[in-house]
Amino acid sequence: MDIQLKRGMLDVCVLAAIRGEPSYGYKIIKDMKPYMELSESTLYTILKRLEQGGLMTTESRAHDGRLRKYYFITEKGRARVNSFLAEWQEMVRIYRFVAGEGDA
Amino acid sequence: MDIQLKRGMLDVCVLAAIRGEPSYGYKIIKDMKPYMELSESTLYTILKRLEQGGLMTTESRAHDGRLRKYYFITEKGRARVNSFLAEWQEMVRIYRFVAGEGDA
DNA sequence: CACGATACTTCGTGATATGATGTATTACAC
DNA sequence: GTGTAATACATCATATCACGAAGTATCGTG
Repeated sequence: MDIQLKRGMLDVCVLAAIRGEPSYGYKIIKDMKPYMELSESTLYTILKRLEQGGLMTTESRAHDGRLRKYYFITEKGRARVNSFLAEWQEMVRIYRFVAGEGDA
Repeated sequence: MDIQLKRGMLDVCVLAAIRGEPSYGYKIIKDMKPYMELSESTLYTILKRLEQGGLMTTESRAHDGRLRKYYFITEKGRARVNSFLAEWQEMVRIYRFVAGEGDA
């Protein structure tokens, strides 16, 4: 899918992936795969950005001798998802314009 | 509205604005205003990109002693709009994931 | 004649997605 | 027991792109 189109969805998609229960990088990629493909470098860049912005917190836990970095969504993160859902209505209006359906 | 969210719509929105009849920069901004705000620098950057990509052609016409640069959509431009409309279905699927509506 | 609207252009900047590359462990097949 | 794929995370360089700022020039109106 078109990169530009993806951009606005990436952050909220990652937030949605950890909304139910905390998750970690590798799993997030697999969970999102049916909806959107993204590379590891992309994901970890996003995770860092969201953490720095206070939309997530992290906690490293041992698992099979390896460290897994778990990401937890914050209230700010949930608010971000909600404002996306609100903005989606605007997106639909724009879509209708492009589709030639006018305002209706 | 969120800049990242806008990104994927900008190009096709401009194409949609000249789809019916050829138009020029200043008018495109005014026509798009109800749907999406964009500055002159942004628009002209987009117009140049779309022209260089063969999605539009241009023709300068005199109007009241001033030159107006009219933009015409090409077949490639129309194809770009159509592929956006197809990709929108994917966007809706992602939206539903974020909205917590699952696959349905 | 001053000022706002019309009309287009260029430059610099900051944000960002991604490929390439690297490190380290576990699980499994041969 | 060795190679190979899967798991798991991190960093860097690069290219794309929206946008503010600033500039140029004409027209209409008070």
